[in-house]
Amino acid sequence: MTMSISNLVTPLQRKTMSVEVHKQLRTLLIGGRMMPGEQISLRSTAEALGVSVMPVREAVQRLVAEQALELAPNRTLRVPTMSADQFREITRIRINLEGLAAATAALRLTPEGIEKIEDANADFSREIAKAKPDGPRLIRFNMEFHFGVYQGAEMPMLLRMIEDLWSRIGPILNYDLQRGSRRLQEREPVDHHDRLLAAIKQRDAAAAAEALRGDIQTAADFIVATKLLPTAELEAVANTA
Amino acid sequence: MTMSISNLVTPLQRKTMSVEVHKQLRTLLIGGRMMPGEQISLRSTAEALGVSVMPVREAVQRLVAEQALELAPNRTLRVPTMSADQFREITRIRINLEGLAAATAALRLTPEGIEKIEDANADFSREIAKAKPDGPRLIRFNMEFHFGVYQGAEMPMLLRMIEDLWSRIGPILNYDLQRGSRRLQEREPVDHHDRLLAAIKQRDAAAAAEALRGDIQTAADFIVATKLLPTAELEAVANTA
DNA sequence: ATAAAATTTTTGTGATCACACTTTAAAGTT
DNA sequence: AACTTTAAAGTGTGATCACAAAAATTTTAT
Repeated sequence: MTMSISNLVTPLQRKTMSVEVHKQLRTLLIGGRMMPGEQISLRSTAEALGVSVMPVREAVQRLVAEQALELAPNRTLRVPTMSADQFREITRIRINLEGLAAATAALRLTPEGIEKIEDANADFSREIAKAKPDGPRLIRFNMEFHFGVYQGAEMPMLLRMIEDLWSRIGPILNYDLQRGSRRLQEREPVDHHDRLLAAIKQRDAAAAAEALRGDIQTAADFIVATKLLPTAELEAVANTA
Repeated sequence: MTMSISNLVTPLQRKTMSVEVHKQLRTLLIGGRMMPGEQISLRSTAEALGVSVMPVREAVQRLVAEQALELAPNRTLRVPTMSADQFREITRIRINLEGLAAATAALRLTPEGIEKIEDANADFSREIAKAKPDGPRLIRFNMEFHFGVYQGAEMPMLLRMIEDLWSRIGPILNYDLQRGSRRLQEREPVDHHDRLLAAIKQRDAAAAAEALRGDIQTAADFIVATKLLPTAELEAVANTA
């Protein structure tokens, strides 16, 4: 790691209302606080945030570009619904991208970084062991664990792409969680996390990617099995209505 | 492949000025018609396109989200410059994502799709064999070949992500090309294309991904070797100026 | 002639209005 | 009561203006 001025200063980003609005909406989406298919309005959110519609317009435009929001043909703005096919596709992409991040992180993570990940995993493990785990807390700990790993890869562009993917699947995952998913009572996710952690400590890139693949795939299989996702055909018909 | 209404109708997307502006600017970027570091102005481009600043603002906001444009701290809008480190990172991402697309396409491509790819490759091969190949034509044929493959994967989200990546590296690749790159006189890219094509015909997903990896990696190595990319340190200093 | 200071121009950002279109609510009709 | 028709409210989109900050230009001073 070369030392330079770029490592010492924060890049002092411009602060505008629109980026602030964007961050807030994005947090809501990643945290799954908005339901798939839910409509939102420029004026309503502008009023709720105490700003004019302009910043909201730009923030929304950006979220549409990130595919975290959707602009229907009838010009209504909504949280995207996702067909089972689309969910499967996004899962394959996640396995590749997050697998790359995990593999790279296994080689680059510092002891401090590893420690942070272990803490997050401990929190997650403790919460999931409870008789009635708290959904939002579980989501937060799981996110801290995963992104702790991904940050360790030191690939900022990749990190951003993964964040975009998470903002798209956030609503789905939360929808499952709010229904009191049985999966919370299983040890499966913890096993995958432990395996990933072990691979990282051994600096085994391939094993790290494989462990992560297992984590993502089994979680995705569970979601698909719930059959809550609309099929592509139903979605197509809904769009014509 | 199941037959349904979604395969028969085009989703009739809304047509607004802003998406039109977005498409035009994006084409310029992917085609490498804008130089890295080049500044653009909302009002100038609005006047050039004969519209108000509003559609340009939304289009630009979207391009910024796709990281095809950059909003500097001093609030100037420009085509992003890319350090060698950033270029290497984006290359690793491309190998994973485009490799996934190629592997999937090898299993799903129809005979018609394969024929289109062969045509594009023939055009590309013919042009590169000339004494003085035409840069823009070469870029177009290469693009038609690659995206012909990627479309064959039938993964629309993945396709979009790859397009975003290309709009980011477009300016760099063209910059190299405009300097009359020696690489054009080598048979190397054609070899990789032929190998990829052969793998697809044999329905060998792994071989397809590997051939594509070779194509991307050798091209990237050449770019990095030209040392035209600013280092991360220089970039950091430039940002403070 | 050179440098410093003041001025003008240009930049992105936010707010407000007008417009076309869709959806919802109300009124009218059978 | 059930359906059709009409009116109202709400939607994103585009244009225009005002403003602060940065950049470029001109002016002034040394």
